[in-house]
This record gives sequence, C-alpha cells and structure tokens, in this order.
Amino acid sequence: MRTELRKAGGEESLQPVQLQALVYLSRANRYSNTPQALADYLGLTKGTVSQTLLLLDRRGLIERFEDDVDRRVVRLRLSTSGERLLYETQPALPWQNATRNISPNRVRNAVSALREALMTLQQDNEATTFGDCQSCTWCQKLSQRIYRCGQMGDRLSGPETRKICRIYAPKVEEVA
Amino acid sequence: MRTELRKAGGEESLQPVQLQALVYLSRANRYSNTPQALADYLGLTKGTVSQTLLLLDRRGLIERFEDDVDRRVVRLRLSTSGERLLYETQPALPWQNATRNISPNRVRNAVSALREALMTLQQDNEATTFGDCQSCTWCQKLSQRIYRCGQMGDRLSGPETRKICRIYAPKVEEVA
DNA sequence: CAACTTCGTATCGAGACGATACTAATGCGC
DNA sequence: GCGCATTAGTATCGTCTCGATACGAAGTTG
Repeated sequence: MRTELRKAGGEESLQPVQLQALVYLSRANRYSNTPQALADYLGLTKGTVSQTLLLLDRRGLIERFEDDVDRRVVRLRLSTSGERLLYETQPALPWQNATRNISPNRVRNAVSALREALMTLQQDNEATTFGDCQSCTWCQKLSQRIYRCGQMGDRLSGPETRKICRIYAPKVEEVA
Repeated sequence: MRTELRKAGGEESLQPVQLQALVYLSRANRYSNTPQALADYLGLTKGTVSQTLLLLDRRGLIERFEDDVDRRVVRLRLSTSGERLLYETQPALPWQNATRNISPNRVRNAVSALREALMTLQQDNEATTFGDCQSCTWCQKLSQRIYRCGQMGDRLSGPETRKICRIYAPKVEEVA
C-alpha cells in the first residue's frame, strides 16, 4: 500500500503523507477540516502536520484561513490546483483495478470485516474514530434532503453527510 | 496501520521501516535474506535500504556477512537481540486482537480476497511477488519431510518451506 | 581481457517526524 | 473584570527516511 502511495505521489513530487493529507481534506466535513483533526486522522503530532501543511500551502495545493468564531482555529481546504492534482492522480484507481477479478460480494464482505477490525483497533488504542453521518449516532434525518447533527446542532445537506467527520460516534450494532 | 507500526516501534525507538525490515528478515528464506530482496519487498531502492540496514547493524539487531559463492552478495539475519526485540514487541498482536470479534470464517474470506487483490496489484506493477513454497509452482515434495525447489534445485526442509521467498511463482488457479 | 551487468555502499538534499518551547485565543473560577 | 489553565497552531532542532547519483567490487559475456 505504501509503495503504491509513493508511486502515485512520485510523479508530482509528493510524499505519501502529503497525498494522504490532500485526500483527507477532499473528504473532510466542516468539523474536520483543521490541522488538529488531520493530525488525529493520520496519528501524527500537530507539529509534524503543521510542517506538512506549510509545504502544501507553499505549493499552492491548499488554502488556510481563520475560523470566524474561534480565532485560534485554522480552516483548511483544497485549492483549485489541489483538487485538480487529486483528480489527475486518482490515488484510489490502482486499488479499484486490483479488485477487478473479485466478485462485488466478496469485496463487500472483506470491506465489512476490515471496517470492523479497524473499529476494534481504534477502540483498543483509544484513538479518534472517523466516519460519515450514515452510520453515526448523532445523525438525525429532518426531511428528504436535510439532516441534523445532534451533537453539534447544525443542519447538514445531503452531500455533507457523506463526508468524513471527526466527532463520529458509530451506531452500536444489535448483538444477535 | 502505519500508526500502529509507529507505536509498536516507538518504545524501542525504531522507525516503521526498521521494524518492517526486522519482521521480513525473521521470515525470509535462504534466497531472500539479502539487501536487494528486502528492497524489492519494501518497494524501496537498494540505496535507501542500505542505510536502514546500516542503522540496524549499528544497533546490533542484525548481522551481515558475505556470501560464500557470490562475494558481491551480503547475507542478513537477525541477531539474538533482534530476535528478542521482535518477540517482545509482537508487532502482529494488535491486529490479532482487532479481529477477536470477527468469526474465523469471515477473517479467512477477507484474507483470501486481500491476497487476491494484492497479487493483481503486484502484477499490474510488475512487482516481485513474495510467498512461501506451499503455493509456489516450483515446489516439489520429495518425501514426508523433504521438499525441493525446482527453480533453484535445492532441497528444503519443512520449516524452510514456510518462509518467505523472493522467487515465488504462484500456482495458477483453474478458472471455472 | 574488455565491456557490461549486478550487488552493495557512500553522499547529498528534501522532507518526515517527535520533542520541546513558544504565542495567541478561549474558557473557567473568582 | 482578572489570573490561570487549556487548546490550536507555529517554530526550531535533531534523527531518520528516501531517492538520485556516483562509486567500487565482483561476476558474466564475448
């Protein structure tokens, strides 16, 4: 996996962790587009992540701007050229190709098992869990297209509910 | 996965790649315990791997010695303290724990699907494939305990057939 | 034996990463 | 309102990663 990531970023002179940061930012929701959230996601210190973000900013791949409410917080988002780079690089493509000979059903089962293992691993490490609203305890459906986060109290659009969130609390599955 | 690897090595002040190298060396067979093989396995250049090995050698975790036949080749093996470190670190343990709530059957299916995806990915990248004799084309069973590698012409003991080999050629599965 | 290849090492520069120390903004107790 | 702890982020330093390049030594081919 690491080799693949290295090769994908290599053509653009991007380190694996830089590419990972871009991918994360392309999928982070409004609560999760900060340096601290990225540090939690990658399992690195905020100092380390700060340096990576500095580089990405210098290369014009991301934009950093202050939060209106809490002026300590820095908001991050991909710049246009950052979006374009991700689109051209297609980091997930090799993996999609790698599963081309495997039945969709087997892939689904494997993904589900891996997701479960990841959650257990994260719980063991008391790590932050990330996920989208679909399987989050806090998520409330207000109408056909409008959702609400019961934890933060904000209304969320449909597309926003499919992004990655750092305050994700997985729904507890019924034990049969 | 990377976070886990970093934590496992962190207590011993080992970088992820150093721990990976030790794990590999603990499982590499006689054809695969060289710097070049490790470089292929990790998907890094031989120069990079050479530096890592230098560090591991300085810390007394591995031993390096010349090959008798080809004097360009360096043979690698774990030192006693390298073995002990791996034993104490147990890098695989967190992952075993992470799957404790998943049925063995689901785990087997997921592993099988992942193995298949990996092989496809490696073929796409024209990368070296690694594996053990059990599923290798070259492997011949001579008797209850003695095997033979049809490619290299050497006899192999039972335990040796369960190590990782760089000249691995997967048996082609019958397409139904 | 010369040309080529292969295995490994040495060196350099950009970057990763953690540790530490720092600033600035927020919140909390009073 | 005013100290004080907490939190978000940055700056700096040292160790290590990693690829590129260059090199030497050993093996191979003709």
